[in-house]
Amino acid sequence: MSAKYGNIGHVLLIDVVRVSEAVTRTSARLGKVGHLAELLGRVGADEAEIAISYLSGELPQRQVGVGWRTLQDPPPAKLAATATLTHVDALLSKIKAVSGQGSQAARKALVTELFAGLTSQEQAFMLRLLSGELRQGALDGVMIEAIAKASGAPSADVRRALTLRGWLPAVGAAALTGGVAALHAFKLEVGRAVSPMLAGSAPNVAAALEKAGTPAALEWKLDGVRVQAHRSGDQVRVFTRTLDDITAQVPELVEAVLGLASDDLVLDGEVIALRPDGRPHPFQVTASRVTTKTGAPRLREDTPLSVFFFDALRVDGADLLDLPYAQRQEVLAQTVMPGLLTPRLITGEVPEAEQYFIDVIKAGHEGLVVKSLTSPYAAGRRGAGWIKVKPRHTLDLVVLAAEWGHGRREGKLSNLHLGARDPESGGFVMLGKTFKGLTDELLAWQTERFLELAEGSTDEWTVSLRPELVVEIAFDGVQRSPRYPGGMALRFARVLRYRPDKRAADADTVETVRSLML
DNA sequence: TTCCGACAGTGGGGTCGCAAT
DNA sequence: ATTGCGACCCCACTATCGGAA
Repeated sequence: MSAKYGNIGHVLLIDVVRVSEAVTRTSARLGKVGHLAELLGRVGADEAEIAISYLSGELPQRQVGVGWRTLQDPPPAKLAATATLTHVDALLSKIKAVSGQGSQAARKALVTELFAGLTSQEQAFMLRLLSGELRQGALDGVMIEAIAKASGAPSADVRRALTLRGWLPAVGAAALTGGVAALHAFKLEVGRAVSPMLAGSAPNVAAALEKAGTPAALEWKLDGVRVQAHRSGDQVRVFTRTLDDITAQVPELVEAVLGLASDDLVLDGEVIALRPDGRPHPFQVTASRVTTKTGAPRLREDTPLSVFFFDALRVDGADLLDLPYAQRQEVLAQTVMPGLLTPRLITGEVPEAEQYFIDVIKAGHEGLVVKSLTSPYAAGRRGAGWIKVKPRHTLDLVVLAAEWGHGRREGKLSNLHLGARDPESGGFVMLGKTFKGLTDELLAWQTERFLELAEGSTDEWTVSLRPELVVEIAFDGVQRSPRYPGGMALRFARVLRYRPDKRAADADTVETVRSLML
């Protein structure tokens, strides 16, 4: 199919841009799939990866070191759209190479060169693509269907290949040239990251058990960083959830894996910094350890990382992804010493499960992941076999300001600035922002109400309000903040409901918030 | 015909590395 | 030394579509 035209570089960027615009205009998913599949049916082999990549909102280069700031004031646009897909891709590779060597001036010059060769229509597309905000209503999920349609392969086969390969453009290009047979050729490869299985969520343990089916496994949810560890012989590589390589930052994990008897492994788990008493450090401490590259020795002494595995995808050359959870666990338990296993309990009894939840929270951890004993390791799809449960805190806070929204929230005041009451000063202390939990109806209501309370603008996007409106906020915890004046910020704040029955004087105080930060 | 699973969008706080100031 | 940008850790929630029931 790809060799239909037998030439190279015949697809123009403008072709891709036009399809993207058609996808944006079409609300029906099947319609979007149709537009995408039509283009995929006429791209050359060398262009398939680029087209699939762009039309699912990412770059083949992953990141090129160019963001919104570098993209301000682009050069004048061309009138004729002549840029080919392969030309644009080559320029982006050059930009990435230069970014790796320093010199922002050289990078800026190349970005200018790229944009000077584009029409304003193409510039607008590239701007959104490079800033990661394509917003055409199609990402991997829709693209999988489009690849299936264009190649004639079942979408389940495309999805399966994506799980094993971890990168959709490569999978799509293979499907377009080699069809189903090419998709079946993708195998789990030690040293190359697999798309990790993700968890859905439930409000409580009972609901999670109902979703997962009973009995189910209740695993501790540790507040660390997800890791996928590969070992082939004495070579170990470690990947994050987004498949970035962090091998160099986690020597403890590398040593732990090298200490295992099997030398052909792919394991799934979590790294976390624990205190000497075994309780977890705040998430920031683990995150800092995992992203710090230099000065590792001292850091390692001060804040060692622990690893806890919870799944085995491959052991001793055997691929385990299709086995039910219970069988993968058996293999894992035989492969890894007990100290490296994520603590868990198997039960179908709600009261026992609820007590276990209370215990894990008491131990300082984040919650539980409830897992079906029968589900295979299915990447990408959230909510199938794994369900996370976390406790929820709430506070009544005062809305101090609001920011104008973007996209479908344009023209609506969307993002709330939240404050706790400070009895000492008689004022309010900002604890963070949230835009989550708002229905369209609530969004419309609050925009109207906020404009009544407006008392000026601090900047172009922000409207400051008379501090009168009380809103009930749910959040996961209070963390130390270098940004906000009170030194505290809410983690994962979201709106539950407005409290018209309460006045600002009834809102929760900074002291209450501080008592939650332990 | 109704229900519900999967997806995309809309942004949140914190941290590091790096280049420029 | 500090600042700003880019990238990436962690992420919750609602609206919508379309297949399942």
